[in-house]
Amino acid sequence: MSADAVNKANKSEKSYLKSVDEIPNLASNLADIVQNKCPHNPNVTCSNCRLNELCLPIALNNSEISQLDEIVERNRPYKKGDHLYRQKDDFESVYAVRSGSFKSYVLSAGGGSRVTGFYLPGEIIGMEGIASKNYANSTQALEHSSICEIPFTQLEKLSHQLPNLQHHFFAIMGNEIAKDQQVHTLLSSYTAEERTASFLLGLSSRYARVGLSPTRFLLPMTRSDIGEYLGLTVETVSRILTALQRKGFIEVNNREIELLDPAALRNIISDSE
Amino acid sequence: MSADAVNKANKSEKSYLKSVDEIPNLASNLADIVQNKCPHNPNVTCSNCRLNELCLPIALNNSEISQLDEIVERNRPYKKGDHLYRQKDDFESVYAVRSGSFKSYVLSAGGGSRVTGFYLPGEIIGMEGIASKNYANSTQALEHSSICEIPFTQLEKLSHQLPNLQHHFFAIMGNEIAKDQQVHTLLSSYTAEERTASFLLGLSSRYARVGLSPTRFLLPMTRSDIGEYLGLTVETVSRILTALQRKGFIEVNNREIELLDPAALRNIISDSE
DNA sequence: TTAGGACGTTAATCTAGATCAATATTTCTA
DNA sequence: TAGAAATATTGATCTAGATTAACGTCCTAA
Repeated sequence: MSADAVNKANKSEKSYLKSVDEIPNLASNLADIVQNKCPHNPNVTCSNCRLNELCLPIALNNSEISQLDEIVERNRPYKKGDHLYRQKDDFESVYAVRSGSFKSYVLSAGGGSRVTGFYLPGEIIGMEGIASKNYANSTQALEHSSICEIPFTQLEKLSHQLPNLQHHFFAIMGNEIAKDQQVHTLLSSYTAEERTASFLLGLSSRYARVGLSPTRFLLPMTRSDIGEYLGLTVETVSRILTALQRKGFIEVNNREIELLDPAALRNIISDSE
Repeated sequence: MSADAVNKANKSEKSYLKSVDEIPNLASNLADIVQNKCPHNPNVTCSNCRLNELCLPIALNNSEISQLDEIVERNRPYKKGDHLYRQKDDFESVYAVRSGSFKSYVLSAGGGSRVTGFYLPGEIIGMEGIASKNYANSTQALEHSSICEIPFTQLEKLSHQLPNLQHHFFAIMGNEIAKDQQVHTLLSSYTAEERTASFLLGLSSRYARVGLSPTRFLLPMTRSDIGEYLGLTVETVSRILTALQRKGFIEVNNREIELLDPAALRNIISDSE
């Protein structure tokens, strides 16, 4: 991927998930702020948020969205490394990613950490705390990011009033369960190459979902994060990415990824099944 | 474990989860049926079910339980190998295990299968289908078992009327998500011995939850099922069980398991962390 | 602008667990 | 109640990916 190509991508209409630092003249770009083009703008509402088609408001009508809006808290942006919450903190809220990205992880006594999930815009964080009333992992921003916080007791009350919201939140949780079971299969039977291919394709479709390119994107996480998520070492992740590049399936340049042959990546997985 | 000991266990008050075949004079044992001692009795209601403290009715008052009772369908018992549903079937219901046990699995094109979960009495099956409207796996009985079927649209309607039920079902789903994340960590970083120890301890506490012995139980699944769940081969599972026995931590006799030293098993896991 | 640390790559070697193979044992079924 | 099929154990060997080690590169803060 040429530097030019990347720059072009950065400047395109669809670059709203890039770090705020990459957006020129942030503070003075009032037109963009008004038009909700600034991803960290705290004045966005669910009604005018460009993620509302795939986040919590999905399937709600306008008046219902307004009611949801009233319970959503839009905190200041999180800097890279800032924690949304830490393991064992009291569970208060679930969070919707507005821009940027987050990772959840658990620490082991030996000092090691294991990543349990990555979260992109429109995705919901924190549901693992609902039952136990404590968060079961720590979650931090991988880059400059912003969040909508949804206090859970209020979400429950509102769900009780709005059957659509109740229905949709059941669906969001059911979807999380289904995805976790897929990951179970991945970890229990896929090879390192299959895991990596599946991971890249998964990111690809999640980026596509928010309107970004499914074939060219920046990895917000380190090789080590990927390894801790996939049950592999950094070295193996690095080697596999190099191997996939050598085969012509992808092009990697540090955090820049281009999927040159997504079908070939899909074959890596389906050939094994 | 001697044959005597096992027989004694079978005859104890707490043996109600054993296969129906082990209960003498089933059909004529009317007193037991009236007193809800027969685990497959289709006339049980949520109100008088001995699992109601840990199944869906938890936190509901009597009148609420009666309303739940009305939507629950108690089908005929399932024989070993019978399917509750198959992958891609239309999602209609979630299921609560009343007695016996089930496994969920997915098939790969190459003919292999991977187990995604085991379900014991009081546990809820099928939530992975809520979002996609299709079941994402196939689920079958591991032994003679019985089920309460809860049609999901009716559960949603009732949850809308009963905030307690809505709250509790959110909690059930949140708990499933939290457990799945623990399994993620297990599969991505535990050794074969750690996985096996963790699996045995998990079963132990789940048996304890329904009032059975936490130290002596029958495995309802094959070694192969365990391997497919833990991401190990049958041979490795067998070898690890033998090794744990040799260390004096457990006693294994085919499907009979006795945890002789649960603390030692816990150490296997925490030593690694 | 540069020094230091975080991050990433590559190569050599080692090992946990897979694979292959043979033999019990248990459980169905006729 | 025998014979077949499914399940479980054990051993020998192999290999994917871990570990160890060394070096390269990017980023940031002084």
